[in-house]
Amino acid sequence: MDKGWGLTLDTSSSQSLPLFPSNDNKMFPLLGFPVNLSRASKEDDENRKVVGEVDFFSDRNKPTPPPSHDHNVKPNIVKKEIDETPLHINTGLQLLTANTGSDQSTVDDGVSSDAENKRAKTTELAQLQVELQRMNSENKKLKEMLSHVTGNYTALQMHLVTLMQQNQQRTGSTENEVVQGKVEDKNVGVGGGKVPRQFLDIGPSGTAEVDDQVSDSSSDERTRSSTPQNHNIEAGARDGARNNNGKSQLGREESPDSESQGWSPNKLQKMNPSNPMDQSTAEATMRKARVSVRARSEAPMISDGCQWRKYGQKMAKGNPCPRAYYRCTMAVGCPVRKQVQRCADDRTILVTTYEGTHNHPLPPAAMAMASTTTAAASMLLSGSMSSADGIMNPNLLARAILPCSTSMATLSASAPFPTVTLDLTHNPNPLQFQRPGAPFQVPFLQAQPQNFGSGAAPIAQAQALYNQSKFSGLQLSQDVGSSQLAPQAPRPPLQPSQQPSLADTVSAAASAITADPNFTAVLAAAISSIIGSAHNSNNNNSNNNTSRTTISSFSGN
DNA sequence: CGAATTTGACCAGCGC
DNA sequence: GCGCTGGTCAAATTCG
Repeated sequence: MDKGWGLTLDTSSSQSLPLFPSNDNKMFPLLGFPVNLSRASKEDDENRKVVGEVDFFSDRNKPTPPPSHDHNVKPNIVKKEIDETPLHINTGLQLLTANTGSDQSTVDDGVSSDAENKRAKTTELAQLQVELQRMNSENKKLKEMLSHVTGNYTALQMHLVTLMQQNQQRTGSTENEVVQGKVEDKNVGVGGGKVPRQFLDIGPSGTAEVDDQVSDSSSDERTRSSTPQNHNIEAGARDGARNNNGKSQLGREESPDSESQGWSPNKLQKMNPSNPMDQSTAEATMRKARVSVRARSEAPMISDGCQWRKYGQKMAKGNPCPRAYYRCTMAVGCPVRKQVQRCADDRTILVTTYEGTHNHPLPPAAMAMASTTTAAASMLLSGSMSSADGIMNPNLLARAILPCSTSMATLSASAPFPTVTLDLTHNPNPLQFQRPGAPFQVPFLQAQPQNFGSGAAPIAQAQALYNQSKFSGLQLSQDVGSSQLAPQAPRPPLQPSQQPSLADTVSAAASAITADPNFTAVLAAAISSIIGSAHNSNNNNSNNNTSRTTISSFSGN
């Protein structure tokens, strides 16, 4: 077990706003805000008792998960809770005025005191009512904002589906036949257990699945269908093979086809011919995608919510610090592995490289990182897909998010294997409240898919958001050679003509954020919650669906 | 005492 | 073919 990690994805602490509170095992990486909403002072606690805490996320307020597009659920909940506060207030006042006889020295004084108390109560009540009205209006605004954001999100999702279908029409028809044939063969060979896929499916479509590569015994042969059905069937076949294997640990015996073993970039290169636009090549590349997270931490490993078992340590070339190898032990046969190594240049920086897809449900805390890495990997994979159209305007997604992340993501599709690096070592986000017990919180990947071909333009737009509201954008590059975009790359101004309504929403949210950090955090979490709920309800694969939306418009160069 | 970690050995791919 | 390197295994060791 890994203990004493300095880096934490704190999503469960009582001191922090639950990131994924409304629906267990659901996540909202689109707008995941690792923020601390706690009210530290006693005074705040007292205020909460009197006015009533505006709890956006309490489970007790949500007897049923909100449907995908029902963005009115949470605002109603908020209003309801606020409406209840007068009762609470009256009760408290009555208790305060229940003077005992011993407290009243004379009859006259008692009458006078009662009158004063009544006046005081009236005044206080009036103030509270004003406060309630203000909060109601505020909630109304919030509801409008949420509706706006949700609507835009839905529109984006529709656009995404359209793009996926178009892409499928271009590349998927013949592959479907091939894949189906292979699936049938596998089912015959290994027992054909079709297990519903629970784990993270990365990518906007089947073509963008990041990997089952580590344990997948036949991944190198596979070609992918763009249809989710085939995707799941294929996964079921693989799971069946996995389940039928007697070994409890991932081993070479478990994957007869050693070509498919993870952490084998050389193999990838081997099957990666010179033509980068070849579909099968691109898919093979996808399966080898890795996500590297750079973060500052004194601890030996970041806390990502998963359970890891160390299975090896090696001295890597060019780095005096040893590289540790871990595999996920949350489920038997989980193919996810990670490497942890300190940066040679700055040993306070911990580089964690993930590969693989969890084949088991994840706790919310683990989902945070899993989603982040998954989204990042999907971005990379989408970028490696052959797509020249770039139909979806990347600005849409770039603006569809709220300022929340300072992470820099660098994609590298170059050899030996595609890697996306999330650099979390930059300036901390004000929304991420650093706490003594949690020296580090991984900001969820907020970066949105961008058009590789557009060069620095997406970054510029993201940077514009950053300038407005502390959003740090995504660094993307296809990295052919040394073409990675530096974080200091020039950033042309934002083009406000694209998706103005969404930009207005973001602007409004930014204004609110500027006004009140706590409110900001609540709002952000609320929006992310709704988006996540909507998204999850649209996709049964709850673990990765957010990634799909986040990534899928990412068009290749 | 069981589980987790450590660490040397082993294996495969690649470059020379 | 040999050496280097990355990745993994598994026996030995440590830990709770």
